[in-house]
Amino acid sequence: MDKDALKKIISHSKEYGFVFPSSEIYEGLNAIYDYAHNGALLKNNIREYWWKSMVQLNENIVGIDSAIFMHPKTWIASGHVDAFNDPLIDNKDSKKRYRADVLIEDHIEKLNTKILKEITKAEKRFKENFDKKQFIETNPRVLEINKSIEDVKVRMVSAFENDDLKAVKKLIDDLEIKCAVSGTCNWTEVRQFNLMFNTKLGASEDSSMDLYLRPETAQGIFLNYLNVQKTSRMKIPFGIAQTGKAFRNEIVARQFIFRMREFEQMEMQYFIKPGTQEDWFKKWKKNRLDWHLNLGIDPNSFRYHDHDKLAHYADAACDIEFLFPFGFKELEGIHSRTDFDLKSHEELSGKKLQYYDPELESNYTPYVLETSIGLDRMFLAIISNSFKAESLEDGSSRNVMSIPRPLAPNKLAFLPLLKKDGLPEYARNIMKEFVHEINIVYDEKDAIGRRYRRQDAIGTPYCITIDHQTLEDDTFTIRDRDSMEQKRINLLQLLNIVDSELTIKSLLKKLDN
RNA sequence: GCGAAAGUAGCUCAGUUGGUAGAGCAUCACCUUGCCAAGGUGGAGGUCGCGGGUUCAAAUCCCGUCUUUCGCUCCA
Repeated sequence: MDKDALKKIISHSKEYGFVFPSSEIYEGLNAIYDYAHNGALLKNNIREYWWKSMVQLNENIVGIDSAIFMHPKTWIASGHVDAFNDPLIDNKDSKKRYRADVLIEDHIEKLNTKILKEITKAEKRFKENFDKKQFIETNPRVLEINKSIEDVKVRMVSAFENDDLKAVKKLIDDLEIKCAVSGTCNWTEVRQFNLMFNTKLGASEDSSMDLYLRPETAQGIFLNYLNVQKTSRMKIPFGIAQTGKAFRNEIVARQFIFRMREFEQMEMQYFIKPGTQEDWFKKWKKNRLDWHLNLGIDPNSFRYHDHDKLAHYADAACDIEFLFPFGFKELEGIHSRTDFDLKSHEELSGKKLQYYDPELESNYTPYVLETSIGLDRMFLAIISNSFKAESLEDGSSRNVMSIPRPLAPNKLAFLPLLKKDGLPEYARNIMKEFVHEINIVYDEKDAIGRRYRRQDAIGTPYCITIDHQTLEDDTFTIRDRDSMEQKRINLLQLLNIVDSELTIKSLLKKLDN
């Protein structure tokens, strides 16, 4: 694949109003992007396709829209607080990363070993006459080492209590702690890696509560699962679907919108009977890939990647990977999460989150099967797959976005051949037939060929050209984005094309078959 | 985070040994043409990513910083 492919996609995205760098007039923000008009339309269409596939096509999947702010205990139960709160330091030569506190503790451990050696040596020398306590209290070398251990401990505790990472670094420098791999003291600064963004609930300092912006939407589903189950009268197996923003303070956030600090997830948690997770895992793996393939994208652009190393909450995990311009990368995850989350929340909250199974006539904590897809990643997958710079036979070239038709930002462009003789008025008039159902555009500026190219660049599937013959027989030409072929049709035929090819509904119907 | 490269108009870029900026496309107005971009005339748009330094003078040299891409690493 073209090495500059991603660059081309980025500049095309900006030029044609799909994605802008955020806060550009203030030099931008690292790994934050805004969606412009065409981008927002495409993103909404992807979300709608996902949402309707889940909650409209499945009687036993219901939707929720939970808040971004959640009780801080949520993230203790989920494991996020423990897992992502370490002070880290890198050795520039070996490029190995260490936890700063562990480095210092290892150093203390080394000093303790030194003392032990002194003691062992002395023990051998003095044999029965050896008074260990007295030796420790009087031997100058041991006293010196002990004193430096105390110093290190005091400095370490004070540094960490005051969140003074510079002091931690200075301590590592002063102790001349070396990297076990490179053997050098060439360290970076110590950095606190907290995956979650902090904020405060409440305006006044003393009464405010520390909160996190949610790092995943899944927990909003777990916390609500029993309420949803009861109010929707759901029986296991059933699912809860949700789309929404999540926030992660990524260390390395890169590759355009692939890894952002603020991103949107589309997650569905499927609550099942313990022991059935393997079957459901297989079923959802297939379901989700079918959903992608239904868009007509080359199946070779997708592959499964089964995880060998599993996260703390999972007993099976698989990614659906997509061939991005920078290689196969995770697009969607399917995880068998067991009862880890619900059990954790039960323990921490003291509330029962069990389900009474009328068939078994007993209670149990359900197992959970999760499908989780990044909306922004899906967006990137679509545009990078759709963008083509074509060289035509006549020597000219065109940039075309062959976006799957029902997802295209605009479905039809209405182009009067001339901006006179009543052609614009005719175009405006038939546009009324479509404006309530789909996004359409109107363009009367410049030569007709140039207008076609403009629509190609933003992925409009069809251009409708109104000419003089239209005024006589109410037919117009329809020009196909991908083949560039034209034919004459009437309004009824056009309405039919819209209905069968250009709506999310048409996609969903294909999914049924 | 480390290393490399880059940042000049909306996009792609030029700018020679330092002398306060250009092109093509896009955009706007008017004219012309009328079914696959790049016809004519005119206009608008940039304190050259930001900050500092050297100099009589900095887009150009130096330092710092931010942002982006690529490779490695990390995370999942």
